[in-house]
Amino acid sequence: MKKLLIATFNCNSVRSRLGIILDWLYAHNPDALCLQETKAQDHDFPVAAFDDAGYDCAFHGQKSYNGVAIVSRHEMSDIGKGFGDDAESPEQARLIRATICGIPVVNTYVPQGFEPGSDKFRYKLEWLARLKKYFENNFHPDEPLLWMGDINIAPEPIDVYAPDEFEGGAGFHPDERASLKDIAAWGFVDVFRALNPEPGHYSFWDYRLRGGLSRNLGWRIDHIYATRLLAEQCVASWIDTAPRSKEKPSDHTFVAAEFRL
DNA sequence: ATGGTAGAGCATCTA
Repeated sequence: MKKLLIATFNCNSVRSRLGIILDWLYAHNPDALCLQETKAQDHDFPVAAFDDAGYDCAFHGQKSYNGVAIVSRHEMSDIGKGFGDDAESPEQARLIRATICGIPVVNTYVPQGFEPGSDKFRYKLEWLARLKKYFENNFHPDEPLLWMGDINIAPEPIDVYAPDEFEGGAGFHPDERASLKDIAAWGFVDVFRALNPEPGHYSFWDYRLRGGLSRNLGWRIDHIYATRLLAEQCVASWIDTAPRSKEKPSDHTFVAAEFRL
């Protein structure tokens, strides 16, 4: 029986959040951590700091925006960046995959979508459709697979602090929820929700809301999905709100899951 | 009250 601890964190700049990330790695010693919104070009990724902490890095960055990375204390193989479906032009750095301890890990930063009716919202829905094809073309739901990251969709009313207020907006629009359900129906289990059915668990609090964190005005938009058989081996999943109390926190926090393989 | 803050990188875009 082998333990596997994995986590995801939208860091909103890997360089600005380096201290918080390294503190978390030392405190929890995860096997791998997926990062989103690294906001660093590849030549600016702080490889040495992660190396000192015992972690290898796989990263897919661009200037100013987006950017995803996986850091792992195990060897990573089959590293892939983007959908590889030659439809993405211009490329936005929102997807990276690597196989860790025999399990493929797909780390995504799903587009935020701005507002329904906008080009950004259409791009988000197209992106989700391409993601489903990506899973269909590259993986099988009967095999172990992890999909995690900033999904930018609240699946259920309990995943938004004010579902009536946000119904129909970006992040809680029926078309997005349908896309997410469609991808999950391919063979994924939302392991945090499976193990924590009660409301009030959030992973993102808007910077712009005064006292948003202390009043728990949040969204659960950072998820960890496992294919069904792997999900049965998930023994715990939790959201760590402690890093939100540190100086200059991200607007998201860490979501973790532990498996017994 | 349709606001507010944060990051990148250097005017403004994205979230």
